Amino acid sequence: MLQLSKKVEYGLIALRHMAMNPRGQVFAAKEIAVKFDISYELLAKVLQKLTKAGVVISTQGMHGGYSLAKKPNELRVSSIISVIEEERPTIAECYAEGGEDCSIFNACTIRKPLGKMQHNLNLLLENTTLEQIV
Amino acid sequence: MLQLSKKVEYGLIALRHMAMNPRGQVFAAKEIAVKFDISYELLAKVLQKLTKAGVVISTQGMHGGYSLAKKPNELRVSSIISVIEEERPTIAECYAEGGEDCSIFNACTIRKPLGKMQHNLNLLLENTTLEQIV
DNA sequence: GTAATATAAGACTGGAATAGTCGTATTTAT
DNA sequence: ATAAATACGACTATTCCAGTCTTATATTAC
Repeated sequence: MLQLSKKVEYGLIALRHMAMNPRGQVFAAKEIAVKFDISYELLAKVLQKLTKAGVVISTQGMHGGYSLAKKPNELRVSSIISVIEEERPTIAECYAEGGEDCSIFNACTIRKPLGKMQHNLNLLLENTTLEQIV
Repeated sequence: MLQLSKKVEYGLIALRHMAMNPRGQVFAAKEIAVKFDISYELLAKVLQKLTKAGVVISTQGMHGGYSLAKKPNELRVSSIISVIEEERPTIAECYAEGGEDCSIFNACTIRKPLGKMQHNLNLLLENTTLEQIV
C-alpha cells in the first residue's frame, strides 16, 4: 500500500551512491549491484531508463558504466519515479494519464476531494531532491 | 505506483456518503454498491472491517445497514487505511511491521533518508480527515 | 583482430498481491 | 415463516512485479 517499487528503490540507491562520490566518476551496474546485493539485471534496466531520460550518462564498452548527468539538488524524486515507472506517481487511477477510463469515473465522488491529497503528494515528491537523500 | 487500493477507495466513498447525510442514518451495503456502481461483496467486506474497528456501526437484519460511529473530523485517512489494509501505509517495506526482514535491510543506504518522506506522508494522511473529503 | 567487459533491449517466467465471486450462516423486522 | 440485511470464510481470476535469460552492440586491452 503506497509503496515505492523495487525498481525505484534500486534506482534511488544507485543514484545516491553516485551522488556521494566525486562528480563524473563512472560506476558499472554490476559493481553497484554487488555492492548493495541487488539484482544486476533489474538495476541495469533501471539505469538504462535513467540514461534515456538524461538523468545519468552511460559509457559503453570496457571500463564503461554510469555517471550522474545532473547535480543532486536538481534531481527531484518525483521525476526519478516518473522516469523509472514511465508514469507519474498517483494516489488513484483517475489522476494518472487516461484517468477518465477508471471504471467508476462518473459515479466517483471522492475524486475531487482526493485531489488535495494528490496535490500534497506531488509537492512532497517534488520538494525532495537527491541531495536530501544523500 | 503509490496508489490506494480499490478497497480503500470503496471504503472512502462509502464513508463520505454517510458523512454527507444526517448523523445516525443507516445505509445498506447493497444500496451504496448500486449507487456507486461498485462490487457489493467487496464493499461489504470493507464495511465489516470498519465495523470491527469501530469506525462504523452495523445493525443486522431487515432494514439494517451501517452508520458512522464517529464525527467526520475525528476520522483520519491514515487510520481508515490502516483498518482496511490491516497495516499502516508505508513508502517502503522497511517502515512496515517486521521491516527488518527486508532482503536488503543491512546494505540499504536510503532507509534513513527516506524516513523523512515517510514522516511527511504520515503527516499528510493523519492531517486529512473524512471531513475534508466531504 | 580477438578476447574481455560493458551497456542495450526485449522476451519470458514465477510468484505474490489484488479484485472480485460464491456459498452459507446468522440476525431481525414484518 | 419469509424477506432482507450483515458476517465470514473459501475460492477464482487477473494483474502486476521481480527476477531471469538471451542476444546484440560498443569499447578497450592486448
